[in-house]
Amino acid sequence: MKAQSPADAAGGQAGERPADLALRSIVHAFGQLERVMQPYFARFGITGSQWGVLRTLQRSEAAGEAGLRLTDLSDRLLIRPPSVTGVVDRLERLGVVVRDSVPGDLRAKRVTLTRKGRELVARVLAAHGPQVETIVAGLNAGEQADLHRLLGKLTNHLEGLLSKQEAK
Amino acid sequence: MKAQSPADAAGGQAGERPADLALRSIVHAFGQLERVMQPYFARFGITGSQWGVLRTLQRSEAAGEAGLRLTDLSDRLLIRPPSVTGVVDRLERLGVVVRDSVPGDLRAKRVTLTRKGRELVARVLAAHGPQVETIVAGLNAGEQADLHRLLGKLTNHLEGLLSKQEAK
DNA sequence: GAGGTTTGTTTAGCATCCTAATAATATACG
DNA sequence: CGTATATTATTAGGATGCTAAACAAACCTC
Repeated sequence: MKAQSPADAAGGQAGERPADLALRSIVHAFGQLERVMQPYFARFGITGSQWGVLRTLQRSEAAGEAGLRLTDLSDRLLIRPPSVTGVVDRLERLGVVVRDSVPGDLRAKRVTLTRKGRELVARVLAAHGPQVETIVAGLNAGEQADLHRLLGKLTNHLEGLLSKQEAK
Repeated sequence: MKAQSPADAAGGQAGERPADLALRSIVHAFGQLERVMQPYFARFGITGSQWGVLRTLQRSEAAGEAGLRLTDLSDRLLIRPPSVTGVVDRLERLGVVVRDSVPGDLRAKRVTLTRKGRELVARVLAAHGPQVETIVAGLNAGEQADLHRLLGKLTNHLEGLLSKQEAK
């Protein structure tokens, strides 16, 4: 064994199998997506993660809910509570959200948009539709739907794997 | 659903258009993918990013190249040089790579796998094929190929957008 | 109702990524 | 040749995400 025989056999060409290609294309696409979106959000003085919180709060408000607890945001954004704490901290510092108390539960805190926050959300939303269309313009409507279907199927499968992991 | 007029018109349903769905499914899929992969890499004492460097070095080595400069890694991994510095720092601390000098260029440093690093790569590669297959098992081979094709098309489009951004 | 468990949030500490700025070397051009 | 520019790597500082652990409050069980 003087050369890279085991490595080569196992991995030298592994990157070319359909499974590897599919996986890498997800990682790659996501990376590029982030790079395109980041300057877009920066125009509004926020980050993509912050927009996730703002959009979620706005939708909740539109649905008539009185703010969301940190835990609710964690569930909807699929990020852990400590991460939510950090993002909300920065949004609060920006003055676009506030934490108030939840009547009947002294542990919980409810996050709501401020007037300034609502104005920001409106400003972003006004630009959002065209921006999203620009981003996915590389695919026609049918391809967009196909992509959504395939990724949905994959995500369902991954969620199954995750449940098993947690169960262990 | 009669009230919330501005919010509803601008954003309430925006998440349901094919373009939005496609975009969100990428973000969602990537997030789940990370969650599944992270414990897998943790078994080997590394992170996904660190594996990216190790795999790239191993491929380079298999191609007969004498190590890669930090800049080469930056190009291949699509991350900025300062990020490469950090990942390589930690890999060096783990003893799986080393930085040596590049003959003829005192600025550059070449990163190569150590013996320990090569052993680690071999160990990961041995488990890698089955793991990748498990992950994408939610899709059949044709779907995997479709996904790769669609994401490739999207990524090409995004790269076009990025060039324009940089050109500004 | 007391004690144990669960839930909601935060803190601490780590890894990743970024941009901007620094330092050092290489290259190119006048 | 000598200065101006470009390249290579790093540092500094910020944002995001994670896990583990701490804490308080709520719930549940006996």
